[in-house]
Amino acid sequence: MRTSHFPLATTKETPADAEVISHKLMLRAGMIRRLAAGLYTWMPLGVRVLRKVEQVVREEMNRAGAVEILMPTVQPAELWEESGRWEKYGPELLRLHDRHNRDFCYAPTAEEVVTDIVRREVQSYKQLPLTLYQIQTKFRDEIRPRFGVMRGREFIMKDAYSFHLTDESLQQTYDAMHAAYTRIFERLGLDFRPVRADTGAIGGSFSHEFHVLAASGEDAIAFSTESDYAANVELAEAAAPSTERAAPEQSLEKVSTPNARTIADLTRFLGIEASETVKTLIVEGADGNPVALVLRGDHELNAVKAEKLDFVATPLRFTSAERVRDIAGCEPGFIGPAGLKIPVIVDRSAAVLRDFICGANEKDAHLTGVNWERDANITAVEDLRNVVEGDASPDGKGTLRIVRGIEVGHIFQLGRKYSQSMNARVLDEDGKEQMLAMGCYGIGVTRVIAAAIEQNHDEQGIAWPAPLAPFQVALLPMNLHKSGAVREAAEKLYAELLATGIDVLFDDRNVRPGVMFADMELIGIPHRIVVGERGLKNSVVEYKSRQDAESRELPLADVTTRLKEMLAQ
RNA sequence: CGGGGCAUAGCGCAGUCUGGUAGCGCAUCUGGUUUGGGACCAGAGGGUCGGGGGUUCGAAUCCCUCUGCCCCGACCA
Repeated sequence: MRTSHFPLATTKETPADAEVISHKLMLRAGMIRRLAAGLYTWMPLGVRVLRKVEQVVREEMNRAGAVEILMPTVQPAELWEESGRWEKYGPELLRLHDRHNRDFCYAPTAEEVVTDIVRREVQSYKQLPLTLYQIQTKFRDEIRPRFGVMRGREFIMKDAYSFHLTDESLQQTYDAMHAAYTRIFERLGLDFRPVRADTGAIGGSFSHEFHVLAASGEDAIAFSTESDYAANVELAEAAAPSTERAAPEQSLEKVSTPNARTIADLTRFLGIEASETVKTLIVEGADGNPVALVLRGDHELNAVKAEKLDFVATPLRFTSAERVRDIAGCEPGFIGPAGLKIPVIVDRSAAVLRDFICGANEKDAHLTGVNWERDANITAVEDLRNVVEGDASPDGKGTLRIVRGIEVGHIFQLGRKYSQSMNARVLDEDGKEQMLAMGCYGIGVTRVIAAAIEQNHDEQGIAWPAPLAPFQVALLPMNLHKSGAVREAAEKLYAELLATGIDVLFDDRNVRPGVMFADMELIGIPHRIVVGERGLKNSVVEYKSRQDAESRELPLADVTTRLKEMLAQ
């Protein structure tokens, strides 16, 4: 490719609305342009990277035995009503209607359509197991799209769906997909980690997420220092405290704490640690009556865990301030478990405290020397909190560390959730009808690209891992438009590289060398060849890797073979 | 959904408080000089100042309204 035929669209300045480095660099490199919130046009350079990712994904899916299909992005409401998700999915599902006023949606995922296909096409266990996948545009009307294509509303996803007669078969394919995902992210040169995860809106029983590690990640993941335990903080179990609750030493006392509404206020006012206090959160209960959730002052509520409790309404909702006043008899900020007439669910870590401090259910007052059973009832003890750095690992080996991650892949065992609601059955060996077991497996293709940039950039711009680079080699002639010798050598080399099947970008623009260097570094091409009169006198060109600071000389005659060797590595 | 902010040339911004008919940098175009790290000189084009309404002799600027976008929050007890 010649730059004269390939609009580079690089910029020196960064648009003001870009927050994270990948978004800034994708805009500056001219990979994407924003059309509206969460909607991006992929420019020529960006499309090349997309195709590279798709290629790796496709190869590994095929290798794992999955078969490619392509399903529509617009799907009829009837199928979604059948699965029950037309009601359940909520405002993230973009709903449309056609000229006959029939309801449709723009696909956020394709379980319904693929299940419909399989229930029509597959009648016998002999046709199983079967894994179908596609690489297709999806739309999710996110509450808050941000960070460019990291959380866009429209994005490209590889979604695969497997169908099985038995759970054992499902487990086998699940393991094969886990391995395939590992290969994919390894091939793409990413620093990643598979973690246990919550199943969320897709549903099902068992799942792993694949996270690219990056400080800008929106998810927190916890992993053990000693074992291979790793889980999304949403799911990670806070291990039960190793100590029992000790007998009370102090007596209950009320202290005046004017305007100390938050834990931070309280610790400052009384000169104590947050871990000596508890906070009491009043939420809507499953039966419509409020429920109190009690956590240690230094811990955070985990909404996903709370929603799983039978007591608590889903989704989690905090009780209104007026209702809190009715229940506790005071302003929010001074609530405590002592004397509450509603169910009190206590986090494990809060349940082993003695002589702790909490709100007095009275404005501007807290209680000290509070003890469970003696001063406050416990309805149930549960795991309610987010794990924190240094917690014991739930598998008993080592302690937890917490890092940020970008979720680029997610695999689920769906079990029979969709086959049941959509009545997808096959005949087994005995001629009996069996519900299909299902798995589903997604990779955010567009998000992978942003995540790769988060991990691979420097002052100059993007430094692509080789398999993702839009071009493998940049060919930069010095003074192309003045020097006949340079033109002749560069053109010859360009033709040679092309003939060898090397993806080369030949910068034939009439611009100063500095512009070429800056552009090629910004867009992150891994290998650079500079052809100049200076070197040609000695029949050499200059070679520089995007990773290295220094360049070196290569004999002109060897360039193609040397590059071929380097690319093969 | 709640809170805050922004909207002026393709992009980044100033001008708004204190009303007088729009400017800077980058980019673009022309000519010339340059050519191994984002060149220089001279010139040029490009704006219904987000839309609508109002106040005023006069509105980018003041008032009302609508729209779009960005950020923060949705753990506060």
